[in-house]
Amino acid sequence: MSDEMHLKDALDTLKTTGVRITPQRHAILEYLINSMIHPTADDIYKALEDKFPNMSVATVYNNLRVFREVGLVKELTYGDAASRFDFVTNDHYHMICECCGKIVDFHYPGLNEVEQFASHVTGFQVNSHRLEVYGTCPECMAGESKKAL
Amino acid sequence: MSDEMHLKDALDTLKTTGVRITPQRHAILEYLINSMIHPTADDIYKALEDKFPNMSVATVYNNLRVFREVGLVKELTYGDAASRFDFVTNDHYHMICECCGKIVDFHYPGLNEVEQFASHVTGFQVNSHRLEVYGTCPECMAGESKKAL
DNA sequence: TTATTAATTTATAATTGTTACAAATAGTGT
DNA sequence: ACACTATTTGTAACAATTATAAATTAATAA
Repeated sequence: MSDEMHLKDALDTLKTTGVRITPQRHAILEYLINSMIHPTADDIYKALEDKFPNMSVATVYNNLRVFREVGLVKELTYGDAASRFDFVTNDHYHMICECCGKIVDFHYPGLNEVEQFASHVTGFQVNSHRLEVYGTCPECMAGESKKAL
Repeated sequence: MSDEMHLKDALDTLKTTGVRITPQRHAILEYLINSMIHPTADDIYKALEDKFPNMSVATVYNNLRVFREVGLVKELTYGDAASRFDFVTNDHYHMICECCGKIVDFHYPGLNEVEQFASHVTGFQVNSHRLEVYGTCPECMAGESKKAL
């Protein structure tokens, strides 16, 4: 699906859930959809400060919360490091470089069995799960080997 | 394996890695091993303030970092909420209640295939992975149903 | 045991991501 | 155009964590 389609769908979702479409929201969504870097709130703030010199950081946070509540955006939390935000398209997991922080998406079929298993074992009602794989990206591995010389 | 054994092993690990065993470190480790609640740094700080009225919060954080670096402890990070610390015994995953925050351990065999798969697909060198399942615990479900009446 | 030395603790200040708040602004329906 | 409510903005507050420097202490060897 194209980015324009995603944006259109997202705006439709907002409309049907009764969330006003402001220029700031439009821009934040657009940036999120086009961005491949899983940006932080601050990334977004900085990226849009040319277009919206007066926009407040609070606006970015507010709207990311709204988008999350409506289900358009997922928040990836990392301790006291800044959260990263991911426009929800299809289900995927994240491969994270421990060296440079890069996040790469990958698809992996059917981990629903884990949810079922966990539910059975713990007695919880299961809603969702989160899987992340940590390692070193090819670029950083190259860098490391250079350092070793 | 018994808790006393875990503590002994942990102290041995510290000794062999050249980390000094201070009373504070001993107490923090002991508390971590006995605790079932995956405590925050503040939980630990509060739990030990009777025994160590002068201990600083920084000490707790410092030592949790040391333990993490030596591999005795895992840090579970959750956005701007406080990190929780988990004494490393055998591998397990966490089932987290979105209602009350309770964390329950469960075992699930072989997710190494995911690591292999991710490595193959992304080209990363894989070190580890993190899986968490989110839902509602039985107690909260009971509470919710009561509320609904 | 004691003296030495480097690691550790402590107290406090600073930092950072995020949220709360109140006032100003801008859409929306009448 | 008017009134009403959602939204934005700017700022202050907050909480978890870390940095810093001075005081203390554990491990080691004489």
